[in-house]
Amino acid sequence: MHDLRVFRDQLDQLRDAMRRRQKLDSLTPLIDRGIQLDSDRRATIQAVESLKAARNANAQEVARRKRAKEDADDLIAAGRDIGGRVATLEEQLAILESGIQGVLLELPNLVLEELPDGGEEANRVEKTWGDPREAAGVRPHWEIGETLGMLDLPRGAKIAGSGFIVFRGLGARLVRAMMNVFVDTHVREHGYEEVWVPVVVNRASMTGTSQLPKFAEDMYALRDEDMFLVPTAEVPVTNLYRDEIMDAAFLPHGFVAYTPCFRREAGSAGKDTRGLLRVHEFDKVEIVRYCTPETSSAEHETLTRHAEVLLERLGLPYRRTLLAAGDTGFASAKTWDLECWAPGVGKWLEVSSCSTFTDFQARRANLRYRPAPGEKPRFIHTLNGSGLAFPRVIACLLEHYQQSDGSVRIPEILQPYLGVAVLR
RNA sequence: GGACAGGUGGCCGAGUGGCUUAAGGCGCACGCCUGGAAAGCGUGUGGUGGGGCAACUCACUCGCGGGUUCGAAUCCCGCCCUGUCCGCCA
Repeated sequence: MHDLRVFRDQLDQLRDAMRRRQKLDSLTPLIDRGIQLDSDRRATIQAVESLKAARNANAQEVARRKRAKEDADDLIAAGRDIGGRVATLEEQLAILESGIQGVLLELPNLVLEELPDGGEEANRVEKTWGDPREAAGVRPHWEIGETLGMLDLPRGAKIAGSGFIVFRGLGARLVRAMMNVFVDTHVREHGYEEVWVPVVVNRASMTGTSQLPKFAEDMYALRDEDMFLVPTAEVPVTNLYRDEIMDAAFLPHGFVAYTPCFRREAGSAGKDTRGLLRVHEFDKVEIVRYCTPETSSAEHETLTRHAEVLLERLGLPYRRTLLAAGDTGFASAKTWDLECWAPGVGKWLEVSSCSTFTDFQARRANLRYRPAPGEKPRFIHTLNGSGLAFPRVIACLLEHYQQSDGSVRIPEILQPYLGVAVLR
């Protein structure tokens, strides 16, 4: 969310960012509405507050006269009149304020200077690690997984629906191994605090990280309560300190959480439906960082490296892609996607998305810190990234490490947790 | 799910319609005192929004949202959360 003052002080920046997001045309009416509402709001506040000041003075005088046993009927009548006018203006003000909230909640974040202009086609691969295996002769992961008895997609579809996975035997154990390896690495080597959080959250949390109000159709909602299944641990974890003021010494602070993630994928029917490529429920380890505005750029690189290290330990070839302005998510100011090579399907699969949100989420979730005792609170910056998302990593593991006899080697880092070196 | 008791500033805690612009204490900051410290004394100490270059000033803020009233921390209604007991339950 932007500061309300964006409509007075940062209009050029706002319009330029929306242009780079390729949304200026569709958002111009919204921006114009914001400008008008802001100016109406301030005029109304001035009117209502001067009336309130008069009302307060009047009430004080009534009190004084009553104590002095004097008559105050004329003042009480005057107060009644002021009160009526206040009520009318306050109604108008409430309408203006909720209008402004509506506008602010629907405007995406500014984007950073260095993003390429353009849409998805302008995304820029910044580096590639490892040697992508030739696609020829490699079977897709769903065949490998089924043959090895690790994956049971038909039964997943039966008990929940298409896009829900059943892992079996060493497949199930592999999921558990990844939870441990990923979380342990972030805790022991990267200094994150491990947290275990609810995966059902309230509306305020979903609004704090920007899933609501704009993307309601992407998530699962409970029927009897105003609560939602999280699409990512970003939601509960970023909201941990919602409406709090942190000490400066607390920053920077990293959190790591494993959670299942639930996504309706309403807009992606028919895309990437095979195997583990796009599913409604999946497991993910998420890393979230809180920091000061001064350090967020460096923190973004740090966080992204924390995700990359896991891919390197797993020995999976990957590339880092800087998303163009037009492909960058609603709340993000800058995003690097990490994509892993899956030779069986012949595609680079997004296994992590590492973003800096600048103060956008912090303002929505009211996450602040006090730079020094006695100073005014400031909004923090928030960042997050997958570290990592399981199903696509499993797909890449199965395809990349597939051997000619149909068995699959297991990277050394997973072996102690999994108990075997080869799946056969 | 039911019954009862609660929710006041960084913390404790008073306050049942107007001498409360939230008493008092603790903590914290600064000053006085001191050779230095402690104690003591004094002053200050939240957040949001509006106006103003600023000093400053106005409004709002006693869990949240409505209502009654000239005036609400205080009265009424709804909700949320916490505690205790009961019921149910992995």
